[in-house]
Amino acid sequence: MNDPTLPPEAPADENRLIAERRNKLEALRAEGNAYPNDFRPDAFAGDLQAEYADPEQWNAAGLEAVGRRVRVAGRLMAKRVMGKASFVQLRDHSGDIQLFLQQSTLGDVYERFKSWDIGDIIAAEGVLMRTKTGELSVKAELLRLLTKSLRPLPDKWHGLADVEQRYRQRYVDLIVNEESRAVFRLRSRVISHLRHYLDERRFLEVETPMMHPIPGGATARPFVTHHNALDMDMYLRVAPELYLKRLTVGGFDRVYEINRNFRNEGVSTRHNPEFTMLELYQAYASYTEVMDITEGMIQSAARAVCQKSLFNWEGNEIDLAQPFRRWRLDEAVRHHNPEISAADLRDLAAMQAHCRRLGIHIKTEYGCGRLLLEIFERSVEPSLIQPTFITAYPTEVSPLARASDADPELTDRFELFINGKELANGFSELNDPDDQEARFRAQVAQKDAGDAEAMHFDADYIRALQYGLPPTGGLGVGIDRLVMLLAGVPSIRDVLLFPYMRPEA
RNA sequence: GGGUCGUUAGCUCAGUCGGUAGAGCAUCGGACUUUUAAUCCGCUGGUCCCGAGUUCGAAUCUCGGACGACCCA
Repeated sequence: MNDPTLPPEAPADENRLIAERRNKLEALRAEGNAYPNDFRPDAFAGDLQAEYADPEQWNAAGLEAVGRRVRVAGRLMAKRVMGKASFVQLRDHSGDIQLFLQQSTLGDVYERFKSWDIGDIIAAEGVLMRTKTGELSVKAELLRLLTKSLRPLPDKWHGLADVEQRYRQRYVDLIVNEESRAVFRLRSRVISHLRHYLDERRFLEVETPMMHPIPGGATARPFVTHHNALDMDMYLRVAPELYLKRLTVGGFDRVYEINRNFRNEGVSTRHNPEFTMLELYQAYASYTEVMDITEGMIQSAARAVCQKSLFNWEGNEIDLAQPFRRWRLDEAVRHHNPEISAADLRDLAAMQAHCRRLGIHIKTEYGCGRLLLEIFERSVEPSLIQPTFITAYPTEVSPLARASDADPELTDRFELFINGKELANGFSELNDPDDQEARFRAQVAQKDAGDAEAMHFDADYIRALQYGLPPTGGLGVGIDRLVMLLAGVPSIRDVLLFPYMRPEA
């Protein structure tokens, strides 16, 4: 049987440009090893640019005096042949540096270089110099082609602008678009900083299963997969929550995990089927302290990674330095909907009427809590531009959160909103096994009534709670959205190296 | 799921009223030993996203489809 992913015998996109490069590659193969792996650089472009940045100290004479000899390797990004001398822009992971090539120094190699193409991976060894126009350069005495590039790169001036190609062929986007490289370096530093922040506070990083026999930890529709040897369906996790709390039962009082969750839902500028979540659990803490951790962690990441506290996101100026506002859900809803009275909040018929008036599609099984949340999402959420913790979520929509001591209809829970987007969710964990069992049963009833997002009953999780989960506060932070904020980009696809895309036609 | 817009050379983009498919960069050939979007001269390069229809004739008009972007649910 033919594998449909195999390319056709003669690739359809073999145009003249590629054919020319193939001919050059065949010539290289005929001469010997066309793909050598014996060159070792001892310097990086960006480091050299930083070290020799001072044009006064490191003028032409200063550089000549020290005679710094370097070995560099990278991608040939620009080629300016002036006859018997040439300038080449070399790019490695740290930045760019220019090579100065002379026929008088390189001889035959110089002639061969003239046939090399932009995009080729090359190496050079030579002494640092400064050109007449002040550009730091490597005066090459050795020059090698390490990897032939068969495909032409996009326009050097415009780069790759087509968003579809930037997402599908991220490797090309990264080669030519510095802004794109910058976003993913930022992402890496943010995640690294979050780890550092939590490690310093004695949190233990753990890894829990991503394939679950029973999906749990969030109200979301899971992906289903199948284990052949065991002949059983498994679910890609929608959240690590229940496993992390099992670890807290086991005595790991402060744990966190940063990894992928999978939710079988729509795709949008804010949603990708797989996304990165930070979840943490701290024993002997409540949701108020978790809010403090959330605020401190985000502010710390902004300061440490971006060295600023004001962020422009989709035209809004977000101030992360100010204390994050804390606002009860019912108060926020009534502030934006003054016609809803305090008494209405517990009056099903009144809440249903308010929803209908607002054009919200509701189901008959929704209680007052769910209806309140629907009104919030419609009328309040988009207006929460500056960082705001919304608190006191209804128990009906919070099946894993501890009920409030003052009101069992509400939970000790919060969500963080910035620029109208949910960035974090946290609560005092429900550690009463009997209450949790009742909540699971209510979820199963919803599932049986047709709610694909409702939770399953997890008997082992109940058993774990029966051993005793210490009073605990928990948190989930959407890392992709946090990076969107810190990078100031409008789409989650801009912070995912390989966002979900439909297969190419 | 609905609406709007987009898809033309490797890349970035023009293409008028339906009448032989265009530019810049890249490529290819030539000149050039301090350029940096190098410059100058010359030559190439097309499944106009796919399919059907209307027409003497379609990149262009109509219908269907694919993929993408944005907005809405």
